[in-house]
Amino acid sequence: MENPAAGSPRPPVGAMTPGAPLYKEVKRQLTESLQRGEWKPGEVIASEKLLVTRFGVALGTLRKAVDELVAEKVLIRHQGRGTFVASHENERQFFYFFDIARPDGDKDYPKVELLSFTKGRADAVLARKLGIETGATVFRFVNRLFFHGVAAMIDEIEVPEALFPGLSKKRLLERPHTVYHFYQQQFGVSVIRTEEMLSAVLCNAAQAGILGIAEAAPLLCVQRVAYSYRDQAVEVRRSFVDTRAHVYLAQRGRSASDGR
Amino acid sequence: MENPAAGSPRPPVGAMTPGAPLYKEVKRQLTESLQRGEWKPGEVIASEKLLVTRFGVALGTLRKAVDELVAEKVLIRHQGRGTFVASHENERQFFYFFDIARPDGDKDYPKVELLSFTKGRADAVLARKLGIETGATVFRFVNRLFFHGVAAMIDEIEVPEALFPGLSKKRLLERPHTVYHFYQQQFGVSVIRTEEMLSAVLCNAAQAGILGIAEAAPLLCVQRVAYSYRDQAVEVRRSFVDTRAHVYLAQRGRSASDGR
DNA sequence: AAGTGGTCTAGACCACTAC
DNA sequence: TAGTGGTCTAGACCACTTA
Repeated sequence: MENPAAGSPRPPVGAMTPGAPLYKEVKRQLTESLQRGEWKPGEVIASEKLLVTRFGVALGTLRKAVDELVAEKVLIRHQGRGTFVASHENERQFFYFFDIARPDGDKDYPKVELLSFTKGRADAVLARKLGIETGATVFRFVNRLFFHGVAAMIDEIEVPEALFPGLSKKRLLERPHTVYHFYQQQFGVSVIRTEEMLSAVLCNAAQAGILGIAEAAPLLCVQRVAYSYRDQAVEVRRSFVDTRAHVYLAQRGRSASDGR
Repeated sequence: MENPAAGSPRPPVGAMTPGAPLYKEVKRQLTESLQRGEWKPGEVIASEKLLVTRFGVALGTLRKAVDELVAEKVLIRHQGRGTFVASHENERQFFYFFDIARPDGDKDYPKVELLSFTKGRADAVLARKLGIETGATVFRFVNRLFFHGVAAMIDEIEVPEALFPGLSKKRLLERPHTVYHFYQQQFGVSVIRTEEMLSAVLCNAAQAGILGIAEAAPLLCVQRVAYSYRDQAVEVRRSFVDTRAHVYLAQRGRSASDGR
């Protein structure tokens, strides 16, 4: 029975997951092409007409596959121009994964300062989050973020060496844009999704020194795991935010088709 | 030029927004029917075939309108059974707007205790958030939430009297399920979307007493505005969470079509 | 068996962009 | 003018639910 289709019999699309809808298979293959780097971030992918002949499916089926990738912000459609691979280069993409803003909703672009860069081994907890083996090599670096000249946030970031071979303090310092843009351009690692756990903590002595605030002040702690294609964990990050002047923004129940 | 359509000329669908796609107009009318209560929460709406004749559009067009409402979790499709109006009665809907969970991701159902219920007037800030006039009557009530017998959260809730006429402490106490289910069943107010601002604060004396914790302990403060159809603000809520045993969960970049 | 949503097809015209 | 995505149509078969 293979794959349930309708109308005239159609040629196979490639390796199939039996029982899965055709558009899911098309989506899988598109994702694979993105992961392989067939189309690079910021580039146009093949036109819908071309993809229709390549996959041997109807336009509606192809569009349903692309629709989902657009909803996930992996692809971006531009009428008259084409469909593009999402890039962390432009600011809008950046702010999609940056949830700190002023209470009125305006987002400030932070100034970032690298405080430390070390190489170490993953303990059991970190290894589980990153899907690597305990003891595997990881890089760890810490950033201090300023809003309008005021230190207000600390990012403690851990990434596996396997995904970022040759990462160094020098390269990190020389990056022209954001960290996620750096991952994408230098290592082909595209962050497309995050999961976060938030809590309130008290500022410790080290953090008080870095942020220039009193010890035992309240800080918002954001523990993030960032994922790339196919649910691959690529980064673990712990952020501490002084929420006196900025807050964390969250929404629930808005669809991607609405104006975000 | 009215509305750009293709194929054969089609009959009008009703009051149109010139320039808007046909499926958006269909979606608007469906939303209006939901708001009017043509179909009640938990009920089946008319079948797609019926709606196609009612609106005089093709199946694909209707489905695109319904698709968006499904993505917004306003409607829920069940193959072979029909399309249903989302209800706050079942637990899954409840947890969609309840973002507190154990660090391992498991969500506990909290026990809720009403601490106070008062009637007052909206100040300028509250009025702006609720889209009402300053001085308009509002109800204010405070809940204490327990997880496994431990007080861990305070909810301070404010709603306009105009939307909840006759709300009383007695009715609130007698509600069988959640607050949002109560809004929906008793007042026809369906919460479908929230916007939240999170910060870290220090526990004050009153909160310390309510939660049975030390003063100056860190608390997660969640300031929420809840919206119903057509972006109507219906509730303002401020929650204070002791995040020693529970955390706030957030995600970014998952589409509704994926397994959530 | 009848009715529902789920998928797929084939082809049309429209709006926007780039050349 | 050619090429792109955006919308709409009309109709088919499939899978699931209910009776």
